[in-house]
Amino acid sequence: MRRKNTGIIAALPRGLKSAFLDALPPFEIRALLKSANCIRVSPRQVLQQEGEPANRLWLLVTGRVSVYRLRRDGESLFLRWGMPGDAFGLATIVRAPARYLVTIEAVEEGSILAWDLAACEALVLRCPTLGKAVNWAVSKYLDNLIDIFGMCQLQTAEERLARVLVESAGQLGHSGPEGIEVGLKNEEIALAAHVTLFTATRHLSKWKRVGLLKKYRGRIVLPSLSPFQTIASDL
Amino acid sequence: MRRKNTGIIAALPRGLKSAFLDALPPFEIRALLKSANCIRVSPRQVLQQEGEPANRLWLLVTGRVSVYRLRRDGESLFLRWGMPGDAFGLATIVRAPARYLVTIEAVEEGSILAWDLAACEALVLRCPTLGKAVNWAVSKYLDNLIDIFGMCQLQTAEERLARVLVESAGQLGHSGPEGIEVGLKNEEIALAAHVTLFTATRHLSKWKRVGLLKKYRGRIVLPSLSPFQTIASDL
DNA sequence: CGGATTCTTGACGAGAATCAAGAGTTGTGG
DNA sequence: CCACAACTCTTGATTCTCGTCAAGAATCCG
Repeated sequence: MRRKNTGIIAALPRGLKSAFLDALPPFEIRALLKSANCIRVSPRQVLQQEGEPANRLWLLVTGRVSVYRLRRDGESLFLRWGMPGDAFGLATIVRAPARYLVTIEAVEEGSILAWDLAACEALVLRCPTLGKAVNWAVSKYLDNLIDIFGMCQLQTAEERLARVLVESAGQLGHSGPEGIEVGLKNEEIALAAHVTLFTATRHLSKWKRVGLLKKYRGRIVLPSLSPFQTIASDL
Repeated sequence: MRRKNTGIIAALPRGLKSAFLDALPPFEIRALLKSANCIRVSPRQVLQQEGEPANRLWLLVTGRVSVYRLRRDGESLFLRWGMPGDAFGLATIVRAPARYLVTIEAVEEGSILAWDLAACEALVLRCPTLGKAVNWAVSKYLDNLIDIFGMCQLQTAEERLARVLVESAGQLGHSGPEGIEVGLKNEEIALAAHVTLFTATRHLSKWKRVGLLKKYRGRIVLPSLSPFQTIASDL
């Protein structure tokens, strides 16, 4: 975990869209960036661990992270992917002296902007909007989780898979010659849909046979999303 | 929905334990109580509806409420019970101009203390701790939900039922001659465990046969919690 | 006593997890 | 450039949990 403190602005990719930052006025964004540490992260690196004291707020700039919770028996509960622009470690601000609620681990090579406890306290005083932005992020997280919970309780494996495809396409898909390309392995899709690798493969194969998608190793191409939106039907 | 504005203190039962209020200093509690409206609620009454503008914060004083989310297809996703002392409508404060995230409906006759939007704004200014208390409540809610999600994904129906019994005993159970009495119907237990009425009945019957519990109409008596804690095993 | 509510049990089936075995890719080093 | 290892994907057979449906018993209440 190497730190760089120079060229923060350069570290912020042009196209970075962050609902979190967008909630803040320009001068607060500048204040944030000024006191941020830019840190590179590598795959499998744990960025925060549930139960540990929450002492840093951070923003994913590039790469992808996996948010999950562990249980005593060693099983893990996948919650969601974190994409560039997403903010984490919100407990650091929201609940004063707190502990992280979830574990987050990098999936790909990437980089984050981080603020330690002292920086957070200073920022909260100087940026009146920051608290609101954090609250917003937390409640969106909550809203989202209720949704996923509903999906798992009330929809079939097939519907969940279709929905995961649609969402993944929106979040990490980019246009290619044959359609929207999504760089996910079957295993990752299965994880997000809360299905075993096998049921995921089965449905994906079926859709491939019918021509709804094309598959390559670690990559899926969707000519059109609408059939999957139809399958996922209800929210 | 009849309002009474007198005798607020009298309306607050002696034994009311509220993690929400306990997070506040005495003078802020007084300020809260002073501007509160006490409202009686009846079974099946909807206290807030998801999607509607969040314009009141409220505290359950007596009775029990059911928190759930509806889906387009009409199905509903039970989230949890609300017990006396629990605070709701937190979106009113946390996300400024917001909409309720969940629907809440009274299960029993009961009463609530409510604050409208104007009162909330005034209180936030006068009570510095209030914001923190609300944030705490929200994140506890989130923590809780992750937990329930995990329970539904990683535990069997039997384990979930056992866990629901243990938790219900703690929340709404009271000691009786034969053990802890829990005033829940099979249907409600099934709801909380995210199981059909039939599987719930089956396991409860089994436990009755083995002598782990006694059943009456709408009421269950648990001589001891430990066997159920064992069955629920992991968190 | 009737009627409504709540609980019980059984038979059946659908959905998805599990397990086993192998095929297809990709990358590496000799 | 080939051979090998590691990873990823595929398919089938099997099992099991739990939901669904039907029918009826027990309990409570006016």
